[in-house]
This record gives sequence, structure tokens and C-alpha cells, in this order.
Amino acid sequence: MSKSKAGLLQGTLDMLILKALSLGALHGYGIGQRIAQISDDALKIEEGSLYPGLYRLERRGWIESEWDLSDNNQRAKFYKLTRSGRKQLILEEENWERLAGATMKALRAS
Amino acid sequence: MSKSKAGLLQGTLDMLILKALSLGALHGYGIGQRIAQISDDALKIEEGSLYPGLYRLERRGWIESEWDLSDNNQRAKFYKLTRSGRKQLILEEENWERLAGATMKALRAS
DNA sequence: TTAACTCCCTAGACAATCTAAGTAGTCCAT
DNA sequence: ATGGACTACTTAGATTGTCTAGGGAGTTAA
Repeated sequence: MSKSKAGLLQGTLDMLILKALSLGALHGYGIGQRIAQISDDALKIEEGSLYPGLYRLERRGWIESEWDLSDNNQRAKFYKLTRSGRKQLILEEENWERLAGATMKALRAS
Repeated sequence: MSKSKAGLLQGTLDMLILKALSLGALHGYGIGQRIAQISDDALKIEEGSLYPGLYRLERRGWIESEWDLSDNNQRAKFYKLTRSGRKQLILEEENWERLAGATMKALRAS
């Protein structure tokens, strides 16, 4: 289709980032890896999507960041969920499941 | 979320239109109704999304149109799938299921 | 020393969907 | 016969999400 190269369904990035962080604080680069990992390498996020996504979520108060050192002794910005981010994740999951379920139902109609 | 009002998951409109038409030729207005119907009223497509979507699909050769009269004796543009539209529907369904499946898997990770 | 990998940043393009507006015909109830 | 709900199509413009494509700099291992 027009978006044959898309590595993600549109509108799911924020939710996936929140989900990744719900499993523990991480730096940006690691979030991309974790999302790949928990999706069996099916979902790949480009850095040009990931970092702007992180700024967006932080601006909205759903995640917070702090500079620290990574495992490799490199500077890295670690993100963690805020309380409102946890709530947001739940909302997004519910909404996603509702719409994805309806879409699947539609695809099965005959 | 930012898209709390969204009636659709982004990127699914083309597929849903093709799916609706795979069940039989229809005019634009009816396509919106059929999509609502086969999704148990969970998916609502605004006309400002639907009609531009139809022009897009026609431009790409996946659907064809013809003016005719509706049940109510009103002029209406009837659309039907082309052969390449049928192929496209299959591709989009496969891609959607792959990505939606991966997303669901990610959401269930712990 | 060079390649592969870790880590971050940003500008600009593109595409999808929505809001909001308009036109016009039909049907039905009052 | 009037007004309102519904059918049916069209289009402009805004918003937003994700991507492409570049940049920089540090680390590790061959």
C-alpha cells in the first residue's frame, strides 16, 4: 500500500513507548530496542520518529527524563513514566483494543 | 490521547473501503454505512475522510466508479473493486494483521 | 584503523484523517 | 406547504504522525 514501508501502525508509537517504559526506565535508544524485542522484531521505530515522540510525551507530562550513564558508560537520557503517563497508557490501550477489535471484526465480515 | 476523537486507526481507511466493496458494489455514502455496520458501529468515517479516500483509491486503480441512481432515486456514484483492488485488499489485510498482531504482542509483554 | 554499534538531535517531506463548510434532492410529519 | 431529518457528493485547510536523511560523538572489537 501507500505505506508499505511503515514499520508501525500510525498512532501506536506513543502507546508503545509508554508500554516499553512501563516495564522499567530506559534511555531513548533502549526504548527502540525494547519495542523491537517485545514485538518479536516486527516493530521497528526509526530514530527520527522515536526522539520526537519522546519530546512530545515529555511535553505532555507523561514521561520524565534525566541524564545519566548507560551500561556502556555513555551519557544517555533516561526516561520514566509519570503517574499521568500510567493512566494515559491504560487509556490508549483501551482505545486501541476497541478500534483494533472493531477493525478485525470488519475484516471478517462476509 | 491526542487522537481521542479518532473514529479509526490511522492507515486502515483504504483497507476498510476495499473490504466494504469486496462485499458488493456501493455508492460512497453507503460505504460509510457498511463500514459502520460490519464493525458494530464502532468505526465511523467522516465524509471529509471518506470521499477523498475514494478518489485516492480510484486514482490508484483499485476501484472504479459510475454514476447511477440510488434506492431513493437520487444520483449517486457507485464504486466497485477492480482486479488490482482485490489484490491490494489482500496485501493490506496481511500487512495489517502482521502489524496489529505484533502490537498486541508488545502490549501483553511483561 | 576501521567498522559496527551505542546514543542523541533536527529539518523537512509526506500522507492520512479530520473539521467545517457548501450544494442539492427526497421523505415524512405537522 | 413547511421544516427537519436524511441521503449524497464535494472541497479547502488544519493537524498530526511518522519517515527520510542528514548531522555529531563516544565505545568496542577485529
